[in-house]
Amino acid sequence: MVPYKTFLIAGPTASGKSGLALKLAQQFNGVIINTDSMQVYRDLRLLTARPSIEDESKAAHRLYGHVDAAHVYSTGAWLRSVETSLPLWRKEFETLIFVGGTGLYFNCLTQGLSEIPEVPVELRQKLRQEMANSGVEAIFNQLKAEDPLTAHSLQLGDSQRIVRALEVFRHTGRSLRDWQTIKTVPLIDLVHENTRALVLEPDRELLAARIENRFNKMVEAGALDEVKALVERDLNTNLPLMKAIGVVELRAFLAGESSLQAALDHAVIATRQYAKRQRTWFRGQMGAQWVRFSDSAEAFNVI
RNA sequence: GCCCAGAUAGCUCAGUUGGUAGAGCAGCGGAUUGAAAAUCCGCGUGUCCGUGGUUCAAAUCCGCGUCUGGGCA
Repeated sequence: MVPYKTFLIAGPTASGKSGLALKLAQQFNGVIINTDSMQVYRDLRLLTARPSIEDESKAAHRLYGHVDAAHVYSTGAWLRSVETSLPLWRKEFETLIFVGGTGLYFNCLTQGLSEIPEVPVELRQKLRQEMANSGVEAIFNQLKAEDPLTAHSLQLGDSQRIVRALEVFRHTGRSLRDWQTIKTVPLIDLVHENTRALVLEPDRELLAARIENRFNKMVEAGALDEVKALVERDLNTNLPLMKAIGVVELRAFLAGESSLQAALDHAVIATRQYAKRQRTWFRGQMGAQWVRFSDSAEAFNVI
């Protein structure tokens, strides 16, 4: 068995990625690099299914829980962190293991990202405030006038992409689509002989059962306390971590607005829907270099 | 045992004066370039409980039966 230099492990939530990553890390002297947009945050270890302290002690883990919930992290920030640390990791470890469920992060890792100048926070906030006040359509109309190219490719309801496009145009004077034609050089070469990319895709029903089971365990283990502590910080509800699955649902229960059973049911449904979106991404965005496995044990044996 | 109310999509329910049915949720498919666990776009998946009748035509009206609530005994 040849020790590969780089593993990429993608898969829907609750598919057993972290366990597989840990086994690989232990076997190949590897470092596990978080490729999940929610596990970067410090505050909700249980609810975001971050590796436990015990698991973290078994192998090196990077980019987990290093961001405070009050911050808005981003794809670009993640990619820059990887870029900065990569030489060091390569010196220190024999194997890199990227693992997570955020398809976009894998895409920019293996295909590059456009180097768009960072938009000042003031401008970002100003436009978002404006959208909150006067509605998406008003913002969309401005985008149509200033950057018709990008506006043409967006739907009226897609508020998030609409403000993003407008802020980029306002800040740089160039169309977002224009920027996106140029990409950085990918940090990881998928076709390299020492790279192994795989997607875990368990049977749908099986995954649904695992999701339900895992969420119940999260709550038994103290997810309610995590959410309570987070809610008490009284942060802006638009922050990314405040939108993590389970926060809204458990918060409703804590506030006496729903029963525990209803909160659990809704959170499990939301998780299932998320897993579906992930499957769609992996199906449509990840090409032939990605090998698919229905379970982690099978994947480990083949590797 | 009698009386009343129900029975329509996976679930909760709409359904006009009779013209073979539609909402929400769930589900399914898709998009995805600095908030991506986000943000969007698309798609009804049906022995209308069964059976007999009235009618050109029944989810709808009538009879009988079955089941489920509720009430009275």
